[in-house]
Amino acid sequence: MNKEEYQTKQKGLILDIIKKQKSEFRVQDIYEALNKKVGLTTIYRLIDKLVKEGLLNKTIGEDNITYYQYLERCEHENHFYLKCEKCGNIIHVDCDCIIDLMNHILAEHHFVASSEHIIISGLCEKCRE
Amino acid sequence: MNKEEYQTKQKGLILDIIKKQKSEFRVQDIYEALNKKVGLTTIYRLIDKLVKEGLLNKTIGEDNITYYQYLERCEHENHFYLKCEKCGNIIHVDCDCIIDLMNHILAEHHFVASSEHIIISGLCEKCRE
DNA sequence: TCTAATTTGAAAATCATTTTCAAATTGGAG
DNA sequence: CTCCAATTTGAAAATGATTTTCAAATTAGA
Repeated sequence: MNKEEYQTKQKGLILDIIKKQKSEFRVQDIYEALNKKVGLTTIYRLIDKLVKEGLLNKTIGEDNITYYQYLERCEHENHFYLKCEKCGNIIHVDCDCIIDLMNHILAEHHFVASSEHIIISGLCEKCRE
Repeated sequence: MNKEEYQTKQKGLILDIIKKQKSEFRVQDIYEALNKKVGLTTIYRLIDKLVKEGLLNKTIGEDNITYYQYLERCEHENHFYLKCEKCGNIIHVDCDCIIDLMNHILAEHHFVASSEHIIISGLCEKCRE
């Protein structure tokens, strides 16, 4: 009985909430979504574990806040996003253009672009006005 | 005499050290490279400014430490970079492919991609082996 | 039911980053 | 060169996110 992993109510609750997030989220978002019924320490612990396992992507925003994003919930092959610098919204783009670019990068620049995490910043249509 | 920028000894010293860094560096690295002759506050201030200007890339490592990397400016308009997830090196790509993509994104997805800050992660040729 | 290993979470500690503010510096005007 | 207002610096204090601690609660197998 060593190095086992125990299934707990808290782990289930946190994971459920994480999977419900529409886009990037903060630790605080999960804490509040759970009505503070689960301790912050526990949330940090599970999130760190999920990041290490590759289920969560961790980034630091331009606002200096740490954001996480659940990776396996997307059924698309490519994960190409446009992130508006003004409203913060993240638009998922399902288009061959990014595959073409990845192929070009591989052929011409000898670089394997990770399809998991291509985010281009800019201004969305609404915020451009 | 409003909103001027004053040239100071400290700004020059910090920028010189930053340009000398071979790859990713921490705030602490700059502080120590300067023999603590410039206050940490001042280093934080300039680095934040450089990040906002797009001259530095800011990332959070797997060790949860914040790393920065100097992005060489070229005379071209586009600043397209490939960042190796393994060795952390950032490669500047001077190629029309990114302009083509930006035009496509504007025409088809109605999004103005910021030319200042396009970084795609992946694996460089060396680390691919 | 019993028990050992694991997990939880409140509180305290840590530590990177930011804020504060008085003193020093900068650079243009006279 | 001197003066002066705006800007910058940096030590110290504050902030705030994340980690550590550890006793109590929970889990899961025997």
